[in-house]
Amino acid sequence: MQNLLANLNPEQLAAVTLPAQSALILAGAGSGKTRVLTTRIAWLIQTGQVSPAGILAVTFTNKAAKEMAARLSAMLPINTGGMWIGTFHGLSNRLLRTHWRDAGLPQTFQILDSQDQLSAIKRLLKAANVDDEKYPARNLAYFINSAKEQGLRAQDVEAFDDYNRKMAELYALYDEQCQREGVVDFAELLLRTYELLSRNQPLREHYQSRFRHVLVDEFQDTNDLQYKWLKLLAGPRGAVFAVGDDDQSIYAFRGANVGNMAAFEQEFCKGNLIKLEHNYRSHGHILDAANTLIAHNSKRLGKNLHTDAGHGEPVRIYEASSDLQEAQWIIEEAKSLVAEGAARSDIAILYRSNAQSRVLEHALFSAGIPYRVYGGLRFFERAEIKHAIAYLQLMDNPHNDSAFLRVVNFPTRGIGARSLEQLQDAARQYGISLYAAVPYITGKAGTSLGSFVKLIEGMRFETQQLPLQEMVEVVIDKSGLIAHYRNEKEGADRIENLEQLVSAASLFVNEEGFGNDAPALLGPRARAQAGVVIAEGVEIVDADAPLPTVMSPLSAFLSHASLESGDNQAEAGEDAMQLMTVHSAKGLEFSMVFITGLEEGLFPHENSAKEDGGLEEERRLMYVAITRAMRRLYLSFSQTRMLHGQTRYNMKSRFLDELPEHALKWLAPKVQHHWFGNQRSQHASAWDDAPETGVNTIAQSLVNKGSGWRIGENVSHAKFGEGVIVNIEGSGNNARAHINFGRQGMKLLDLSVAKLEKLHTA
DNA sequence: GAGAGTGATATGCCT
DNA sequence: TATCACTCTC
Repeated sequence: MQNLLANLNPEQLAAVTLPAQSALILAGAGSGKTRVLTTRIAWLIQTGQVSPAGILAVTFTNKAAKEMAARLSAMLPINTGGMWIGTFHGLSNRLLRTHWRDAGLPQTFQILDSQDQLSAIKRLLKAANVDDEKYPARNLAYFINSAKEQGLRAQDVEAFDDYNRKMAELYALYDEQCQREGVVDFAELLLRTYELLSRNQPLREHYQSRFRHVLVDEFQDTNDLQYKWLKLLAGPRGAVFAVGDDDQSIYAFRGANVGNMAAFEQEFCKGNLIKLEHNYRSHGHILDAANTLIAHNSKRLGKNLHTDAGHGEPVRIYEASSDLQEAQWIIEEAKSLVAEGAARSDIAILYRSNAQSRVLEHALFSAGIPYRVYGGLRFFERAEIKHAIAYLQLMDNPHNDSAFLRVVNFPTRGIGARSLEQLQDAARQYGISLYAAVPYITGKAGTSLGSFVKLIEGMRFETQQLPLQEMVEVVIDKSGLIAHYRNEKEGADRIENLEQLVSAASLFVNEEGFGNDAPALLGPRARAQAGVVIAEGVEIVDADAPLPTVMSPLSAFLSHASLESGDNQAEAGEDAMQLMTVHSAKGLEFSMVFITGLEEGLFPHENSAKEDGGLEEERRLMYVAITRAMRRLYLSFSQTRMLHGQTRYNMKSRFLDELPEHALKWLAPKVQHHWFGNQRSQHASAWDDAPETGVNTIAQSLVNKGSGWRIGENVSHAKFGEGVIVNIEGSGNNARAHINFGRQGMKLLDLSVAKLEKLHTA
């Protein structure tokens, strides 16, 4: 116990040892949030207030869930394997697997990831003869998911116009299709669980009385449905311990509702709020920058980070002439950091959008500096893996039409569009799955479809008694996938991945405890062993049972494949610089951080202007970026940037103006301004040199037809504020300029009329 | 059924 | 600009 609570600061201690009631913990960046969360669980268990079975701990990512479990087992001599620590989706899956019958699902229901969902929707639109120009699959997917995330079924959606009525209609059709095929999408996992527990009183009361303590991580990222889900599982007596940071809410665009924090405080824990404001990560100047920046947001719960670490180094700001030059500068700077002894992996380069990584990667590659880019395709999203998984899905649940269509003719076996059309007609006519419709097809098409079915049945029969990894082995071979890729030019990597799938299966079996002797299908005896609880005369199989007793290893592995998309391909081992978007940097920390592209339109991103509260979200994003840095922070922006094949002239980000001057250091040498996008090599001049009158003179006489202005020039306008000249058309008295005024937008001004002033940056 | 050609489209991305 | 999904052609 002493051990557990040692070294906690007073606020952390207070949070960890709160009495059993709901509380909101406002945990700033780097304030020891995960530590508080895990220590709280350990403390509750160790003091005997609750048994491990009475804990429900919810996270957003598998990574966070794993880390929590790992830290907990390091603190207490308990097996966290059976504990309810997981993601919203993982825990929902666990409940639905146990109570599949009550939830109205087939026992072998399968999970669609977003890719699968989209293709299911495309298929639906085609089958329903819907104009996919008018109702694009993406929009429908968005419509369905946001409805589900608000807890709304198709019939609950309020449709004010024809468009929305149609969308709701398609939503209903989509749900029917999913039900028919025995598949659920991500949002459905939560909604089904929510509906199951709302409808089923004994079940609800069972879990509510069981989960005395519900702990939630990253609470600011919860959406409406997740909030309701938590409320339902905690019940009237459960204590909800919600940890979050409203200043780090950066996922509103995908449904997260920061408002949940305020709502939670109102509803659950009036006044029971603890702020963790001591930051153990960053030096003072970096924190000052973060605090001052975020103070510009209006809707905050209020929080100010402080540190004992001293001011440290100032935040360095660099102005580049072009994106290429920005990258070059970063490389030079990083090189000298490494020369001074920094590990490359301690250096992160952050950017707002993925498109920016290209220039950086190119420069790093040319310079021969090892780097690692986060994001991109992950293991279970790769086509060859998806194919192998589809075969396995068909063996587990043949009515999964998505899986059927994915592999019925891959590798090719002469089943073309015409055969499939016949098959789809038959399936529609009888209201059955494609797989089940195969016997209705005659002729040549019937023969080839028939042998596909035989292939699946054969594989199922052959692997019935085999452990999972051997099952996978048989499937990738018998399906013809390996042979197919062997004949392909770039098939070697894919074969390697397929082999890795076998290893993944074997790892999964070992980690999740699916022994080789686990029953492939459950008999009544296994169900009985799963732990039977009687509540109000109703028999309840508690989802306590370890997964091996409620699921076949194959079903479990397929869930795992959908819920955990796997790692990105990262070449481990080598000491490499870290490149990633600001979003994916959340939760990470680095000694040295470069935040690049701090320009109006990029960061804050121009699209955010259209969104309600978009600018504040961008600012929180910037706040997240800044607070990643421990010791040294660089901010850079560029006068020109190639984006989508066009040169853009951006103004420096307003966020730079929102930082405290005292914590900043503008880096010399300053670069000269270009004109007409010429890549005129910047030549160094001292930061406080005389203004660039020379440049203007040249520009005037040579290139801008005497208007006195040049492209790329920074100007100021009485009404529109600061801007940058993007283009000049006409000449002399007729000259007009397109000027990008950042937040005021693009204006076309008559140069002989508009009262513009020349402006020299910074 | 593979490859070329076309056109649209381009924040952020976990489950 | 470059990528991707999709259609067209042999």
